Amino acid sequence: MKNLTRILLAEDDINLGQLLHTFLKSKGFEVSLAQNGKIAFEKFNQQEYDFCIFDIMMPEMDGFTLAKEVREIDKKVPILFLSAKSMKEDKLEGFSIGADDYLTKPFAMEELLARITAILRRSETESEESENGEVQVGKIKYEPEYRLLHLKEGEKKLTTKENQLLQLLVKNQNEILDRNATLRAIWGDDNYFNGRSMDVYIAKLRKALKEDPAIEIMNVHGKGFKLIVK
Amino acid sequence: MKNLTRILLAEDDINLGQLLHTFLKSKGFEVSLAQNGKIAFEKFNQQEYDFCIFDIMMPEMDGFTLAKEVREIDKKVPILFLSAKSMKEDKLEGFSIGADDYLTKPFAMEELLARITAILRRSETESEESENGEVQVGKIKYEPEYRLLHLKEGEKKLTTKENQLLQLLVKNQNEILDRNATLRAIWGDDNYFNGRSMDVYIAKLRKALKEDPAIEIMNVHGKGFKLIVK
DNA sequence: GAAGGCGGTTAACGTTTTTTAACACCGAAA
DNA sequence: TTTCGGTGTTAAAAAACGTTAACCGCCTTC
Repeated sequence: MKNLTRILLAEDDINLGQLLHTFLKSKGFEVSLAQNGKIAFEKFNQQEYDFCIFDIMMPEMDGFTLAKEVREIDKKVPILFLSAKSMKEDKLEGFSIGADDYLTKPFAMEELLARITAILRRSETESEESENGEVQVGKIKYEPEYRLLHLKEGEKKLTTKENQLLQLLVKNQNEILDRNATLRAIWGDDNYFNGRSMDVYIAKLRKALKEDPAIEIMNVHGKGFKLIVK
Repeated sequence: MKNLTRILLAEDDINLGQLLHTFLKSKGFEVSLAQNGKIAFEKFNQQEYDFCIFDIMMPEMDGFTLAKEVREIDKKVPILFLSAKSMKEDKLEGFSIGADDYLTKPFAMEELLARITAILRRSETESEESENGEVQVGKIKYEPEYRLLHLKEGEKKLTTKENQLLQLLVKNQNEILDRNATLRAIWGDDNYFNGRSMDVYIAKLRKALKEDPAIEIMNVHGKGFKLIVK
């Protein structure tokens, strides 16, 4: 059992960012610090996180937009917002996006910690917890962590992009994975060429998974792809 | 035998949405969570659901409007409303639309579960079947899940649109499938061109189903289409 | 520092799915 | 009974997707 909680912290203020970073690290969390929303979103798509802390006002991409993008590809990960002023409208917008909590600067470190642990405790007991590390896709064992597919003929190592795409497909099994949202999540931009690139990866994944005929990556014309296991 | 009950949950409050999602999943249901009525309606038209839970107050499209749209194309699927306050008028409106039950926030998880199972038990004995996953249309076996038609000459894979349309026709067997409601459900807009497009698909489905002469897709002038099996 | 491997993108070509056009016909209403 | 919107059907056009291979930049290795 892996007991490390990974936090993605998006904060443009260097001082506060460093402070939070060291504080949370001292409390046993693994923390990634991003200077703005754009970098944070890239980091988010690089690996799994158990918790997100987003400042609202940031250059490049603000916290709300960031949260929206994150929510498009992960409906579960807890998000806590940090705001400079206590704006009621902001608060509402935050929660409608799917924020789990909200803190107004300045705040006490201990209060932040209390809220994080409260939310984590709740979401852990809620979901019985993912048992992340390996997933079963039909007859094939898949370890997203190690980008590894266990096939009959041996292990197959996936590339970064193959892995990101398969992870999203698996996470949304039996549901349509929206084409444009996926492109923004993995490629950062949903233009035509990235779309074609994604199609190439779909083809690669189909080939990699063809060992089990019960697995199908189905296209839903104009919408996206859907991983189904019969 | 697949015994999975699929629930469509439309709830804009992420906290409550997640809570319900995980709770219901832990009780053995498959749950799709939609952030608002519009997304929920799209999901509803993407696949079969056995049960609907709609929050009333939502952005984009409220629960009542959603229920009305759903009822236009599916008169049977159970709908349960969630409401923030106990408004008597709402209650009435809800039931007039065809709600099966009604819960006022806050409510206990167990109560929700009890009501769901009660309604499902009732509607199952009513309709004798469901046994979802495959449907018999005349002599032809149809698997909406996999967009598959089992014909004498082999399997025929339906396209996304063919499948959506056939699903609606089957769901409303021997009833008139309203032209404009269908267009809104599948195409999102009931303009002239989409109407012509739909006519093309009707022609395709007629051709696909002509193997069994007992099956007929009949036009009801100015109203819509009706699938009849003699 | 040339050669090769690797991950990823772009190009090219083929196929499928969907929309639009075109023309014929039908049916309800004036 | 004429008229006009609604429908039936097929074909052509357009858009989306499937797949393979060439290509490109980067890193490693010798």
